[in-house]
Amino acid sequence: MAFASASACPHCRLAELCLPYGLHHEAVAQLATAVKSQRLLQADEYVYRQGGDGLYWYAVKSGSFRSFMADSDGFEQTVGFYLPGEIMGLDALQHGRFSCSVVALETAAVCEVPVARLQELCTEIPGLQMQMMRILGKEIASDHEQIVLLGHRSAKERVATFLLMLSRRYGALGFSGTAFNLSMRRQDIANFLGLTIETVSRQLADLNRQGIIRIRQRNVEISDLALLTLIVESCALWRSA
Amino acid sequence: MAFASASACPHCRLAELCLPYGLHHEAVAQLATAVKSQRLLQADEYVYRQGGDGLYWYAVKSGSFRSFMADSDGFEQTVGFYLPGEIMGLDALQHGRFSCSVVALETAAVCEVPVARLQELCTEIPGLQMQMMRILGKEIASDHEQIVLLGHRSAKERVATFLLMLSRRYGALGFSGTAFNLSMRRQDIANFLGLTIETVSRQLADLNRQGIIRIRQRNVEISDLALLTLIVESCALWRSA
DNA sequence: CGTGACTTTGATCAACTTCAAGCTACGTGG
DNA sequence: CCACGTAGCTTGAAGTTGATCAAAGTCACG
Repeated sequence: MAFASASACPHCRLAELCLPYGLHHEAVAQLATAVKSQRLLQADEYVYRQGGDGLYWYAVKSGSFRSFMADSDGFEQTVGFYLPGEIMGLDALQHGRFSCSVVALETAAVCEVPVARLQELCTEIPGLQMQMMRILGKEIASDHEQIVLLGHRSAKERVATFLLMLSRRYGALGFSGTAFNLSMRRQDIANFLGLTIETVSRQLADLNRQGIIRIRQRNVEISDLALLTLIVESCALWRSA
Repeated sequence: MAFASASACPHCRLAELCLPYGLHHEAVAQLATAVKSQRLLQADEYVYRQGGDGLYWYAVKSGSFRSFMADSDGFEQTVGFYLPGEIMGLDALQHGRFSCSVVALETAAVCEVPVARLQELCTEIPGLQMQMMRILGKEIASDHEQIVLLGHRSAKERVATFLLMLSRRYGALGFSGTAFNLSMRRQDIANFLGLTIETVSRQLADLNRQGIIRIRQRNVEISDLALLTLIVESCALWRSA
């Protein structure tokens, strides 16, 4: 009966995209009892820090986030962005300490779920274990995509892929897949894609000039989704003309 | 009593590095019953193929492997290498289909474990679930490292990091961390590091010339581990002179 | 000894970075 | 309300790194 607020899992509009996906009604209610609390965050506020105890998973309730690793010389690499319904904190599973830091890109909210409690619940809720594995599998799959992107793609392909990735994810959330606002700075995008801000800016300007997208500051509109997809798939044809 | 061969988990010299790590003696015996079979592979033989049913996890018993993804235009990206004690097949957890292919780099052997059976055993073997999560966490952590590598590092740093990574992993297996044979071709290394074979070859030649390593074909000897580590940590100082 | 796969080395070239300057949006205080 | 300051973004020119192209060298194996 605890946490029977309108925002708890059974009534959460993100349930089908989040941890409860595929679980029975009662199971979802049971899962909801594990959610310790919700937490509101301002832009630039940390959800957790690299090296901290990985005791919780964090489900994105609203807003968006950036995860990044700092290496020995203090240089940061953005590892991923998180949108509502996605789970953060999986990177602590190996040793119990977060290997990334995560900050909010805008005003946002997360649901904190103790990992230990989730693991206990696995024995009680059929399908939960499967679901946790699926979430981990999704993280692995998206990391692999990122590796392919960074390994072999030109600047133009990287930027196009980035826009398509956001388009797909916003679409899955029920938002427009062709018009949205970027919650991250150019610096974050560049860093994520292994490029410099200047290169990102130029590639976006090119796509704009070609009429494939319309971009003004952080506002993006994809005018020709098919063409954008083509850029990703057939590299050589689209060298900046 | 099934599979009570000398190579089954309780007697396997890799147990402490593999799935059984941290489990009680009886638990290991129980786990061993889940191992469907061992499979021997020749060089270039596939363990599994991208798109195939992800019904098994594969523990590397001996030899080494390369996993790679082919994208829409048929281009391959090497995602990782696997050494004894490591688990392959985790990339199928999301949708039940492998997102990578894995081939043996040399004569090798794997233990096949049905994922479904593993999940059942989680309720019976305390700690197994935790261990599976830890293995997934390790995969995520290593993918993140790879993302950092591909995102920001110069050719020299990438090659140095690659050598150090192998050194660490061979060391953990009880082999020499300073002298080993590369089981992969230059092409595989280059592809993994997001470089060309020529660049890899030149960087290795440079390191050789500087006396930091001694390399002849696939035989590597790391003469100055500290210096190699320094290259990775303080990039700018070591531009090829 | 010869063939083919793999690797090394050299010369040239292009993509992306770096450096530098100007622009836009936005918030704050006079 | 506007001027000013700052953070973020764009654009241009020059510089480097690593890619590409080309050729020769090495090794394994029949």
